[in-house]
Amino acid sequence: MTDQSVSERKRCAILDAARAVFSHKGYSEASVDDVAEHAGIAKGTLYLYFKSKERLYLDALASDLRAMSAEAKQEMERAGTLRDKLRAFLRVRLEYATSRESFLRIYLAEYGSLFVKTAISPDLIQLLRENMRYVAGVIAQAKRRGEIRTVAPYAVAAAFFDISRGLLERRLLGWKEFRAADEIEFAIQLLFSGIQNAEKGNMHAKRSSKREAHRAKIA
Amino acid sequence: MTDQSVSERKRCAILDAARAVFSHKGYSEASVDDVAEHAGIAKGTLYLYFKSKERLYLDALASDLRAMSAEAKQEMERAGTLRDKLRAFLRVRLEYATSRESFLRIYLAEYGSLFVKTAISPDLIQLLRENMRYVAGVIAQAKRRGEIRTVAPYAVAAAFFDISRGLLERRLLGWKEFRAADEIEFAIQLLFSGIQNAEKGNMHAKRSSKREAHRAKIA
DNA sequence: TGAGATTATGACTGACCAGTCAGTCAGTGA
DNA sequence: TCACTGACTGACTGGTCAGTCATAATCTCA
Repeated sequence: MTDQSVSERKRCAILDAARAVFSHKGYSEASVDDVAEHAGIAKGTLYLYFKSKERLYLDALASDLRAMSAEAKQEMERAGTLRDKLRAFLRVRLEYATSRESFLRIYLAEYGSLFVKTAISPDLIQLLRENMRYVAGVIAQAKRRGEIRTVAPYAVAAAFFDISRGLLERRLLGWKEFRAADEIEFAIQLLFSGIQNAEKGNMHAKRSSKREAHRAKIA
Repeated sequence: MTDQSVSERKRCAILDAARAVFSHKGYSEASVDDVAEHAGIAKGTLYLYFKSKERLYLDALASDLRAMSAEAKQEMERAGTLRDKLRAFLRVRLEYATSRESFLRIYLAEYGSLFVKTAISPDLIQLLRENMRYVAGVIAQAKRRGEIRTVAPYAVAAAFFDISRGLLERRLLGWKEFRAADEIEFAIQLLFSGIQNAEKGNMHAKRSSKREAHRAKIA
């Protein structure tokens, strides 16, 4: 094995340690000493591989995030229908919740901190936007094929991302017994069919709905 | 005005300053000196009103969160149909995104940090669970009335929360021009009717969907 | 084997910050 | 005018931690 791969391997080991520590304490509460100790090296050594704590953090996050996005995209391209594509997306992400739990915890926390930080990794936002655009594109295609009714692809993609993230969160919080396959099927079913009772119309509700919709408009 | 209300007013002023500062820097990056300076008082004075930085933070978060939850619940009770109740829920929350933006930023960040912290405010989790339970109850009622098709109320409530949070996030990030009323209507429409093209069935996709569903089951 | 190169170490420094407390001062009542 | 009160102040302390660097250990190859 070449020097390159030895040092690359060590780098990855440090990144793994970083993910483990950051996912337990969060960025601010975790110290570089913690990470070094967890990796079984001295702090000075860590600084041979990463120029700062922030860089270490961002690399730990970005490498897995890129891998997950790429895998989800690949699996979606392999699938035929929109249903299957979206199912594949959810499946890949939920698999990561098992195989790379630490990474996902950091990812979810970082997502939240988007709202209270001015300087967040531009890469991260960029990647999120790209993912969103890709899914929106997939939805737009399905719409053109007549597979789904006419809806705004970008808005649907956004809602789908929201639900997807919710699944990950509930999986990680363990709020209840979590059967991944069932959750995926339910989410897909909900997204495609909604909750409305198709047999019994809700005509009697038309009036008050209009009123509430108007209130929403004023807001 | 009584002494009580003077000191209560000052307390509120400090909480406002705390929300402003925490929403810009996050909990860890913000210092108590920042908050005191923003409130126009000395640090020592702040400690007359709050026993610690953490207490200040949690109070700043909890008071608004309780108010928002209560208002949403009240508006939902006022509404008649499930559609109107859910609309009201989204409307109240989006109004908060305008009137109490700082609070919402902190709330979203805190939500994210659930995944990397062991010790989070038990109050917060409790409140989130209660909200979820309430909405799930509302959905269960609608199901009993035959207003919606048979579906798992808790899972629907979870998905609805996810979408609701997504709306808030997109509103705060300003990723695009955001017309609250339109976004609300779209979300409701999506939740009730889904995206499936009711006219053209998707029978041709049945086979491969089964296969992907199976793959998801294995995961 | 040994000299030079590479990798690793951990004590140290300077900056930061939560929380304290001795002292200040505005207001009040006599 | 003066004594008293308690809200308020901000310098200070003890502790933490990111990042550095002089030194040591290990490796490589002639």
